[in-house]
Amino acid sequence: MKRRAPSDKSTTDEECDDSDEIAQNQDQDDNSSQATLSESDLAPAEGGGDHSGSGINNSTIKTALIPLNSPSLNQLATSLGLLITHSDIDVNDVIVKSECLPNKHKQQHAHPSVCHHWLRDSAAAGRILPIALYVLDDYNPNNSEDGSDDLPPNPQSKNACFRIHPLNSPNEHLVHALRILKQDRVARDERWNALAYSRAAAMVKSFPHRIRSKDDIRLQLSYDSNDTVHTKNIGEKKIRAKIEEYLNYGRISEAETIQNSASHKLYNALCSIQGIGPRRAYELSRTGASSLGELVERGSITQEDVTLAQHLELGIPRTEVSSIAGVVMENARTLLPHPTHAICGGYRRGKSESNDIDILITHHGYTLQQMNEFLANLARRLQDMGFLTKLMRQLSLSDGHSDKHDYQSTLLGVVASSSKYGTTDSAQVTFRRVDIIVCHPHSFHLEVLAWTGSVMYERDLRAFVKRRNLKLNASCVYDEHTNNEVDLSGIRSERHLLAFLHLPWIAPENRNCD
DNA sequence: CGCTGGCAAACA
DNA sequence: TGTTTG
DNA sequence: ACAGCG
Repeated sequence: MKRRAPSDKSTTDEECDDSDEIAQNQDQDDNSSQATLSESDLAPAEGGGDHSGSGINNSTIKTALIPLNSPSLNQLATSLGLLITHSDIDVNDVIVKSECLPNKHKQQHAHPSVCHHWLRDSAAAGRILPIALYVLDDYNPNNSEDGSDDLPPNPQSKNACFRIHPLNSPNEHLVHALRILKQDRVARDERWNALAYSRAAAMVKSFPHRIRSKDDIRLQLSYDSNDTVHTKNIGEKKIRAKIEEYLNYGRISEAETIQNSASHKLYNALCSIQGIGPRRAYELSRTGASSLGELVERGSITQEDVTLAQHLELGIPRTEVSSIAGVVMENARTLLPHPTHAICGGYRRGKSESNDIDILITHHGYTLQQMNEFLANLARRLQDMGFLTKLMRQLSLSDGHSDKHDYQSTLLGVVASSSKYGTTDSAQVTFRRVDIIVCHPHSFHLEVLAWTGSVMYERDLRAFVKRRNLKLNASCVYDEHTNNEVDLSGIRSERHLLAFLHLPWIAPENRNCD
């Protein structure tokens, strides 16, 4: 999820393999098939049981999986005072499917297994909890029973979250020109004009065919009662005039002028530096300086910042995104057994090159404090091994006194990516932006939705749910007036969540609105 | 014509 | 508080 | 020098 992309060259399409998008329990240890749970394993999640203070370690949970048909499942349940009936387990809700497991464990897990946290939490609650809550890897966007509730997309909607925005538009030049104009309005601090150009660009991007004439636009238009043409987000006066200029002359002169101006180039370069946004970039770009180097000499910016920016501007190939995520998860698993994770951001939207790497991690049965501690330990571990070279900002740890589910902690950092860590490029080290987010399992699908983007998709998503008096952030949905949190524990997938919010299912690869 | 336009949280 | 960030 | 809606 990247906000700022002044020279946003759209990347070429590539087959989107989502097999590694959601991964769970990928490296089972050899004990995992034995359903042997100690007393402490089954202590309620809250309070940390008898391993209080020691934080998270490997012995906290020895066994993650219990085969569904094993006698030990019922034995365990009975010993906990629980009686599992047939209706308690929906086969479709089963936790680990055999294809998710590494080969060496295929045999042992030939039949579906359940996550023992389900039993433990049920014991704590004194009743069998819905097992769907413990299923996180249970969705496949393209073939899901959850799809039965899908609403159809609406190409004419003014909201981007109702439309299809593929990675590559047949009108890429026009979209690019509109984005130049948007950039310019941002630079001039004309916020609402800039927003209008963003929306117009997104609208054009949702057109499935190349626009050659006004009639081509007509095909996408909504018709009012008089059957007069009107495309949402493209007003009758200003922006339409620009598009008509483009149709007539193949360019928008204002955009050309802006793009060729030296100050705009400097402005863009400044914007790509961490900590410099539109405001400072605008101020610095009109101090008379003509290059970044000059500004470094004056001491306005540091060479270090400029060099880092040059690294971060380079796109990250998909293979490198997944191998960097692999390094992070490999280390995560030494601190937290069997985490569930998803790689979000541009990677999930199918971009062949990402700006950064967004990794979302969740886990059943861990408290807020434990997950915060896990993230802090992970940061330290990655720093110690020299992989994580910089923290962009302090770990934002949610406060430990809230008993709500709306916790989320984020780590924004920079890693040194090299061949050692699976980079395609040899010897050379490249710095890459990485975001690691830990969240509560109840809000996992919501977090996936929020961290997948694009920015415009999120914006319109929130605008839409607001009309139904709901507020939505990355970790919870709540009523705007009563502030009551909406219970998301029954949400099985991102797709299910969108249906729940009365929104159409738009595949991640079609959320490339900006 | 007048109002809205996504949003929270961390820096400086 | 305004700016920057995801 | 934006656009939609009430």
